[in-house]
Amino acid sequence: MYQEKYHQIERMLRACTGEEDVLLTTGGDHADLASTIAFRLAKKEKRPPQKIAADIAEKLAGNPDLGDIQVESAGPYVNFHFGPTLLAEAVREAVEPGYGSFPRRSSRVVLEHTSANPNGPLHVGHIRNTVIGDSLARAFRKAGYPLEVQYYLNDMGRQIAIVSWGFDHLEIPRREGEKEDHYVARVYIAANREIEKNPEITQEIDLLMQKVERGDPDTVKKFRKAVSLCLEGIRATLAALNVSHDRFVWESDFVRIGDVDRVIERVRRLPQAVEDETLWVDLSEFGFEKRYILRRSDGTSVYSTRDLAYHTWKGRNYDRMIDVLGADHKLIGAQLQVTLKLLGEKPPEIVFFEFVSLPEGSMSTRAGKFVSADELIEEVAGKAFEEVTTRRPDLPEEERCSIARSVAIAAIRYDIVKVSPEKSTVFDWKEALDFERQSGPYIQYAHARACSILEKAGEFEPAYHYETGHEIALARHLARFPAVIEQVVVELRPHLLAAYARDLADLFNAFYHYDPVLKSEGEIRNSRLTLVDAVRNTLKESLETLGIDALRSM
RNA sequence: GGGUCUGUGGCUUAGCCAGGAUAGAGCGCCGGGCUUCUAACCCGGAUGUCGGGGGUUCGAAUCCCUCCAGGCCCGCCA
Repeated sequence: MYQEKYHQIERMLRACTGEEDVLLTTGGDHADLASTIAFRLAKKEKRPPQKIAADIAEKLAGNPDLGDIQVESAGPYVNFHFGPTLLAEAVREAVEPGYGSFPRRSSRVVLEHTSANPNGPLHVGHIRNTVIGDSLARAFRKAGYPLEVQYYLNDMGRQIAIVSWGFDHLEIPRREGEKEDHYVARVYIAANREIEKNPEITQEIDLLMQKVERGDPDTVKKFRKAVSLCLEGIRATLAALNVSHDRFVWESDFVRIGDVDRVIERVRRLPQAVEDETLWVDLSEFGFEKRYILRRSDGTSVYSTRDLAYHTWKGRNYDRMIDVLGADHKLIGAQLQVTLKLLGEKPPEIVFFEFVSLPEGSMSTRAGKFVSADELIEEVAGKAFEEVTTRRPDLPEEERCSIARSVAIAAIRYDIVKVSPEKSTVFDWKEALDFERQSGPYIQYAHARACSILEKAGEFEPAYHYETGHEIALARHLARFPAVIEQVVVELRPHLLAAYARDLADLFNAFYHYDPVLKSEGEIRNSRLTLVDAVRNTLKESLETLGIDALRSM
């Protein structure tokens, strides 16, 4: 309804003003939609914008196509208000299961996220990638796109060689109950310490990398074993965060099937290619001073080479490629995009996010300086369990535990997704453990509250009559939900949905405190119950799109 | 040094790309509200040179220039 009306008003304003861009935006507190076109016309027509706005409003008001939309000028602004019929329509739409979902679209999208090196557990920096990526993935599915989510598994990098070397040369037994990825990290950290002590080990590592590149069966097997072990742990963490990937793409496969050789051959034929002892691409004409090296002097490929092969493959199999990458990949990502274009291949769209650091400095798997995602989940779930136990001692322990788990994931995911990706952040335990107002649990609570009212109400006859300020504000906000989903996938900014859901919970809480539902009667009661149901459904759809469980009770 | 992102009340943050209606929130602080649909809640109050300076514009947190501060990148690592 909202988007339809937006476009309708846009067309009417175009016809009325003759302008292409009619500056139509959400009107905030003032209106459902508002235009500032009068300012622009004031310059052209040399008339005060107030007069122009008044003229436009008057002209449009006479148009029967406007239907239930009231138009008025407020100073230089042209404001549009949805009338009762449209608000009723918005609520009617919002109670439908799957509200905000779009019809199936044809373009196939591949989204890559997380793709952390399998040399240790995911830490609080990695999961910023995970949460942004998974929220985007869910928004894309909701927006109707056929989507495949991939994890690109760096299974032949230096880090993995170090892990493999560690397993072969250091006697480090796995501890009782130790998670696979944490065990691998211990081996990796220990191996790095050995290398620091004996720098000549580096040559052994180089040899391992050459062997794996040639496809030496024994070395390949050892690498795979180490990677698979670590991946088991990583997947468990992802699952705990409500995240799943459709496909794990092994980097070494591109070497094995010859794609890396093929892409090297194509790069060599580029006018920008330079071959000395290495092969590199000169991208200085595009503003990159840095050499884009694709083959080492010992003949082995580098990460960038395999990445080029990977994206060539993706580009040919999907209509759109989206990568979620840390800001440290900005340079290499831009070089990848340019080189793919030179090769006549499709470049990926890249969503960058800035770094998460610890109060004491940046994180490092190698130095063992990180807060793992598992540790974070455990701590937050523990706090949530205490909280649930205080509030709901009536519930059996098993249920309290399951609620605590959901609440913990909500707190963690929401905390991450609510912040714009371009902001670098410092991990803060106090904030992570906060379940108050700008948090995931706060939104879950509003949902549970709506469920509780509906449960107590039992059967009712839907009605759509709204009069109070709280009712109207809620209905207006509900109407915007599909437009928010659309905006998230167009701008690739999932935090917009986080803000939307929080605003909806805010409005619902205010409504809850002022407008009694169960104690009202007749049509008012039915209308309010219908509104509560619409809020419940829209909160549920919002939360699920954010990968957060919509709890019915908490 | 070059590139890039960020700088908004004590702290965290929205708004910035597509300039317009009194710069929204949360935490913390002060005060009020549970015999009333779950108080993980609600209401009121104090707190802001939107990093500094210049410019463009009828109008700048938003665009441009410049300076300052911080993160990240500038490997034959990934």
